[in-house]
Amino acid sequence: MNPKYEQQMKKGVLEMLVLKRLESEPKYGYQLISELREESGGMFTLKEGTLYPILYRLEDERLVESRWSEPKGKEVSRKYYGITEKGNEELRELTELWRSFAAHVNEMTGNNKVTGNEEVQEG
Amino acid sequence: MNPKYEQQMKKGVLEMLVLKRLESEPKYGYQLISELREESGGMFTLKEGTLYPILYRLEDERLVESRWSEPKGKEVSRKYYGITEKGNEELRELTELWRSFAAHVNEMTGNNKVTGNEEVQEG
DNA sequence: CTCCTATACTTAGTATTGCTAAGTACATTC
DNA sequence: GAATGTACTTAGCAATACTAAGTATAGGAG
Repeated sequence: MNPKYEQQMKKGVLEMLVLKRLESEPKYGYQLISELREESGGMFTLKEGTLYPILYRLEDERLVESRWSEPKGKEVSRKYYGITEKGNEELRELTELWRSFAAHVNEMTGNNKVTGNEEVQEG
Repeated sequence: MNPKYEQQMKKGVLEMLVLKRLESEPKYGYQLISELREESGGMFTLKEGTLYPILYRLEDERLVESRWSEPKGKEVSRKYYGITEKGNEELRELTELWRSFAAHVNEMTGNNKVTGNEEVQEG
């Protein structure tokens, strides 16, 4: 199948996933790329050209704030992104939107029980 | 919240939903718009300018086939779209892709077990 | 020192796609 | 015949994942 569909499905959820990853603590770009790749089993393997524009958009909307690290010794300087209060709020709303959206789509694709504890008749 | 996110989330799933609606029988454009709106509780309220380009793309990919109705009496002529064998196959693959995708996103948003019996701390 | 690799960030440009807005055509209603 | 409702078409816009190239620094190989 066309990888096109998977690419398109990602639209609108990557920002939510990035915000979610920043919920616990500030992180830098490459770190986010690694974590998203590992935790998704490879499904969310973002290139820099995908992630950084997302971070810039989030920053423009004041959902995250960035600061450059002061490199200790010969460390490379890194730009850490931390979620703001507004970002936390947006994350909650985005998560709700996603759940509602996914529930509707599941229902309309015949996948109508998504509560997670039913036995699903496959095929 | 920005309606932008909802718009973006739709990308990549509308084609699946349209194919799904054609699984049972051929339908025409306006009919699909009505059904999608009704069955989604309004979430998928497509304008013609959204639906028809989708149908044309599906037709280009040989996932659906269209034929003009022969209007009986003074009926308006309608263009009926029917799913092809290739379309059925694509629908199965798309549905699987969606389930896998949604499962990953749910897991990564901490929505991994929604058994429905947890107590949720509301903000 | 130069060359290569790895890390880390930036940015210009492309393709896809949902949407807006306008248009055509026909039938019915007023 | 003007307005309304149905049905389809299309030009153009906006948003965004991706490609591809670039900058900069550090460390190692030669």
